[in-house]
Amino acid sequence: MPELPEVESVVRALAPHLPGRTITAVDLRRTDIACEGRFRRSKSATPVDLVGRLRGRTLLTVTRRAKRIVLTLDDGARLHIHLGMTGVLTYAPADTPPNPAKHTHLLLTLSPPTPPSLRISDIAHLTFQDPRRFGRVIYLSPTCPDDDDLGPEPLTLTPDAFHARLTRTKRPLKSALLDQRLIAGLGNIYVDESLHRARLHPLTPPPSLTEGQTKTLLESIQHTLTQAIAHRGSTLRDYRTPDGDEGGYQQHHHVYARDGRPCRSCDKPIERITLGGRSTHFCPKCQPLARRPRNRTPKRK
DNA sequence: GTCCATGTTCTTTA
DNA sequence: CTAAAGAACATGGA
Repeated sequence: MPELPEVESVVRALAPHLPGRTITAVDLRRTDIACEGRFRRSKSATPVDLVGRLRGRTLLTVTRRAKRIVLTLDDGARLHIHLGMTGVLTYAPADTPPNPAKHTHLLLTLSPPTPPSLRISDIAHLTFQDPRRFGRVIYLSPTCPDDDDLGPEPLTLTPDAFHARLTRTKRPLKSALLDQRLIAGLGNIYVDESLHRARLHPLTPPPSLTEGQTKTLLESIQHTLTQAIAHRGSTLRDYRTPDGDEGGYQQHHHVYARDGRPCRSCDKPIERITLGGRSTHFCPKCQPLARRPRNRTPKRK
């Protein structure tokens, strides 16, 4: 479930708790969710020694890059947590039993930064669970540069830069917006919602967009993401905040998973098509596919 | 049994 | 070479 708003919500929930905490125990139950340097798991590479790398380290910051939760450690290493489709990161004090759920692949035990004041109630567990196992825990060593095949953050991207990046691809607009190298953090839900707000058809050829249209689109993306963050993301099925709560933004969707139901703007039924292998929802009336003005010679009169 | 799912990467094809 | 389309990954719910 995790697109940018869900990941941002996780980060905001964890930020008050994690900085300054020391990892006292590491329980890596499935090594295939851990990798080093990049997202991919190479089958031949030696597995990352997450236990050795993490135990004893203190967490400095919790931030977000695209759809990744970024934990920085006191030795300069970073841990990127990507939730995939069904990943959940849960924070729980020790008095609630550590997550007995299936599919818990990593369990970190955290103690307070100052051992002299160690109280049992200060101990907490951070667990990563992910039934489908599309998620990853990526370890970046202190000397490893940030892997960056990732495009710019939508919330800080400028209209000019967005226009330049977007209009040089000929793929359908929706496919372009899902490309994390072009713009990082959008997924299937928020692309559909942003396109509806911008009143643009998912199949629009990006080169046909004017500067005004790309500016409107960027504003729609930023508005949609900001509102979704305010509601702590969308819970369709699996997504939970680190406290176990559901997000609330699914109540505000205009098109996603609303095919057949009336458009909130014009009452026409929302349509669903398949585009780039992904289900795609839009309003045929609010988001007409602007026919590129055909370049035909004026008829002689 | 079938189809579908909030994501990314790899392979194939043009 | 690039770009686009499709498959693969793994699990569970309707």
